[in-house]
Amino acid sequence: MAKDFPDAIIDALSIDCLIFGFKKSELDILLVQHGEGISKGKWALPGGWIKYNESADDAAGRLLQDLTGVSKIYLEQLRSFGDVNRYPSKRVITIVYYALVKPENYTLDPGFTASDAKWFKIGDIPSLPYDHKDILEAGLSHLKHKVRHEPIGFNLLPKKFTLLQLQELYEAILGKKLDKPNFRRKLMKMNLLVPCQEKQKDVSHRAASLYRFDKKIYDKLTEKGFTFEL
Amino acid sequence: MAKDFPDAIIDALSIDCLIFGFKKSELDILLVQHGEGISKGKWALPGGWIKYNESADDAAGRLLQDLTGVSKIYLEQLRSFGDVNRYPSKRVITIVYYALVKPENYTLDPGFTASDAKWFKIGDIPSLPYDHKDILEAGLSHLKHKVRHEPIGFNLLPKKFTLLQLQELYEAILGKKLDKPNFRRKLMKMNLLVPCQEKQKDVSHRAASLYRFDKKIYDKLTEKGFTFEL
DNA sequence: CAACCTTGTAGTCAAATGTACTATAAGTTA
DNA sequence: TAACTTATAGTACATTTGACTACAAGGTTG
Repeated sequence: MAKDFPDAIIDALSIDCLIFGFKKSELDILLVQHGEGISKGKWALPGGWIKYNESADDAAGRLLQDLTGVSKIYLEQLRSFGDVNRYPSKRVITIVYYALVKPENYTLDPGFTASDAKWFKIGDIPSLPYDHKDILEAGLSHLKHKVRHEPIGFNLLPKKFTLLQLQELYEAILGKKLDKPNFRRKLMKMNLLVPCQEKQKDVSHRAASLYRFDKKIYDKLTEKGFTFEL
Repeated sequence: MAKDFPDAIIDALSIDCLIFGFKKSELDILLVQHGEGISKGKWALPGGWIKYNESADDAAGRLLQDLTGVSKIYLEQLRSFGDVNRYPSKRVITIVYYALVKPENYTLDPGFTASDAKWFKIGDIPSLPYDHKDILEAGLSHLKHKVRHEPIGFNLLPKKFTLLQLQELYEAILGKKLDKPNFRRKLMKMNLLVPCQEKQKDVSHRAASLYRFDKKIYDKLTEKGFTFEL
C-alpha cells in the first residue's frame, strides 16, 4: 500500500495556495511560474501534490515554502474545488489554502520546482491555467468579508504598531476614512491590543504608543463571546 | 487510467454530509448506520466515495440520496478534513458538505448501502467513528455563525410564518432565549419581511400576523449595504 | 357570562454604543 | 518662540440594545 512509501503522493488530490499580499494600499497575489509539468512556462497559483504521510495543512505549508521560499505563515483552508474537468488529462481535486501577508517580510525564492515566483497586482493578473481564476475570485471575496469580522489585518503590520498605522490599514481595506478618536476608543475597549510600554522613535512629531496583537488574548476573548467587528 | 472506468472511485478521497434539521425548536443531525465496511453497525455521517466521473458537489448529492433518500437540497461545502490518521488503515481525506433542512419534508430511506438512517437530537448523539465528532462540531459552529449573518434560517419555516415561529427558530439554533418585543422590533426595522395581510387560523389564542421572506428584497437590501445580523 | 388562560403587540427607560465634533498635550521644525 | 504635526482626552447628541411593563385579542373553563 502506498502509505508504506512516505514520499508517495495521492495523485487525485492537490493543494493550491492563495497568498495575498498588502502593500501601498494595493492587494497582491503570489504566483509561480512552473518549470516543468503540463502548464510549463505559465504563471499559476503555488501548489502541488499531497504526500501520504502528511496532513493537508502540512502539505500546503511545505509546497508554499518549496515553490516560493515563503514559510511560517498561517495558512487557512478555503475549500476544495472538485469539478470533473477542472484539470486536464486526469481527475484532480484541489484543496485551496489562503493567507494574507506583508510582501516585504518575505524574500521570494522559487527553489527547484518553480522557475520563478512573483507578486502580481490583483488588478493585473496574467491568464491562469485550470480553474485558478475561479479559485482566485472565490478567495478574494472570502478575504474581503473575513477581514472585517476577524483580526487578520494585524498580520500586515509590524509586530509593534501605532493606532494610526492600524487605522490607516483599515481605511485602505475598507476604502473609507475613519474618525481617529472614535477608532482608537473602539479598539481600546476591545481589550485586544497589548501596550508595549514603548513609543515610536525617530519620528518628526509626537511619538505614539506602540501596541501589539496577541492571538492568545483574542482566543480568550472569543471564548467569552467577543466578536471582532470593524 | 481510472478515469476511463466511470464507476471507479478515488480511494483517497471521500465525502461526508452534515444535514442539520430543525423540528420542534430542536436542532437535529442526520446519521446513517453502516450496513457494511469498517464501522459496521455504528452511526456515522452519511458519506462515501467520489467517482472519477462526477464532481465533488454531485457526489455529495448522490451519496446523500443513496444513503438516506434525502434529495434535491442545496448542499454547501464546509471544507475538507485531511489529517493523516483521521481514517484507520488507509489515508483518506474527506470533503464535508452541509445543509439545513426541515425534517418533515423528507422521508428517510436507508436504501441499499446503509442499514438505517435517523435524525438525532444535537444534544444526544451516539459515539461517532473517525473524526466525525470533530466534523460535526466544526459544522455546528459554522452554522451558528452563518445563521446569524445570513437569512438562511427562513428555509426552515413554512412560506408564511409568524414572528414567534421565527424567534423560536433562532432560539433553538443560537441556543438561548430571546426577548419577544425586542426581537420583533429588530426584524421589523430591517424591512425584510413582507406582511401577508393575513392571520393565523385555528389557534387557541390570539392569531398572529403572517409574514413571508422575499429573497429579491433581501438581495436589493444587501446591494444597498444592508447586512443581516441577529 | 365572567374569570382566566395564552399569545400578540406596543411602549418605557436606562445602559451601552456610535458619531461628529472640540480641546489639549507633546513633540519637531523653522 | 511660533508654527506645525500627530497623539490623546473629552464632550454632546443620536441610535441601538436589553430588560421589563402594560395592554389587547382572542380562546377556554366554570
